[in-house]
Amino acid sequence: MSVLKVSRDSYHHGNLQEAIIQSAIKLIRKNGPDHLSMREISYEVGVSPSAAYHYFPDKDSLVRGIGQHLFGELASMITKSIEKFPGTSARASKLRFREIGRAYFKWAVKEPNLFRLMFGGFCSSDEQTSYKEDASYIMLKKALDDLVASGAMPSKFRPYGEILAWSCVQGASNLILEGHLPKNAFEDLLDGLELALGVK
Amino acid sequence: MSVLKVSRDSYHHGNLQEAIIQSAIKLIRKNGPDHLSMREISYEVGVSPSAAYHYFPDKDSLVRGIGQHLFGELASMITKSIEKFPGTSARASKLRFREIGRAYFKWAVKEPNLFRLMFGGFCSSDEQTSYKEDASYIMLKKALDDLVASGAMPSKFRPYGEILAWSCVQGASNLILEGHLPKNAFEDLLDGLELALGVK
DNA sequence: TGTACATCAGTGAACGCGCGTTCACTGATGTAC
DNA sequence: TGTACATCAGTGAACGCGCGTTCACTGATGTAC
Repeated sequence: MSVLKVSRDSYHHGNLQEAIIQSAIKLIRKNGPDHLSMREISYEVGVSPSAAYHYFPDKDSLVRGIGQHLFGELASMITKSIEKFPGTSARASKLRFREIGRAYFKWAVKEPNLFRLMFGGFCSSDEQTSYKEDASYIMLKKALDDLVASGAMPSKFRPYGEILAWSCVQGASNLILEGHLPKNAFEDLLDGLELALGVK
Repeated sequence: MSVLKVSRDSYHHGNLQEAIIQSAIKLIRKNGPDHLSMREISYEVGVSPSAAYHYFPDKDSLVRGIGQHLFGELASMITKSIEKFPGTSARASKLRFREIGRAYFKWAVKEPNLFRLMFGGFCSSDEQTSYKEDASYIMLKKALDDLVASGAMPSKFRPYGEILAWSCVQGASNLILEGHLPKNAFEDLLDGLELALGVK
């Protein structure tokens, strides 16, 4: 029996793989994506330093796995945030569109270190998986389709919708997070984006 | 006399502070902003590991110094790139505006690791210095003023010019760099931005 | 012009540390008979 | 129902490493007289 942080009632952990991922996320949240260490994870979970290697061949693949996991979390957070505005009206479409941006930014502000992991070059994007299959991207696409369908946005802007919206929101989140722009700039950005895209 | 990488003809180096910064930049370029080490810098410069501490109190302040240095480099790169399009015509204004975005992106692609250092949370932005005093920001502002003055952009978009343009370009650069968007998406982004801002 | 001396730049050995990963192992589990 | 045994999960000691930083030091420099 270990005297470490998390005690176990059996020799076998039960769900060590998941526990490692959760602990890793917790530590990244606290210490930043650099400064993650296999040893600290093991200690947190209450397991020997070598135990993790039954589930992950090395540190890099663990980090990559966490990256994927976090993209899923971000997507489900966005999903939840737009459920508040159902319907096909122009007004609902517009609210959903704006809410996607807000949810993205909220995530960044709430979890700066996780955001840095996802977009800071720590987990190189899987070559196989295209961004087009990413759940968040699909939601953005749908929101833009809805804007046009409901008459809330002129269709001439539609082809540039994804790249413009995603880039803007990503860039502003990043710049604000790192202190290059003030926090209140984000709503300005959304105002500007909607004005420029003719969303009304 | 040292047998290290860079030999010296005198006990005193002459310009060690600058040499340390240059070497650090070289190493960040090669290994990424995490993985920078004081010892490797010293070795590269051909100096003992402790020598650097005559110029920088610790590693963090060196990194912060490099951050500032790089923002200067980016700004001067942008300056140089827009010198090719002088004049007050709408056409020249538009070309300058677009060129600023291109230069920014080119920098990101050419120096991914330096870009990551600057915008990845490694050097927290100086609280004292406002983004409004940043040379790149001032150039962007000027470019937007010129767009309006030359009639190339409707003035109603002017208030959102900086935040929209900077966020877009930053976000797209970041996303492309980390493999979340394809490289050719950048020109699409600029097309979309200009279309949305009514730049013609 | 020559010398003493203060100042400064760089040395090199050492500190204590935490890291990723390997490896032979042992304790627990479940299945076949 | 009971036992032998294969399988699997986690151990713990060890590997070799590079790191940031300190500190008493020494070599070079330049200035005052």
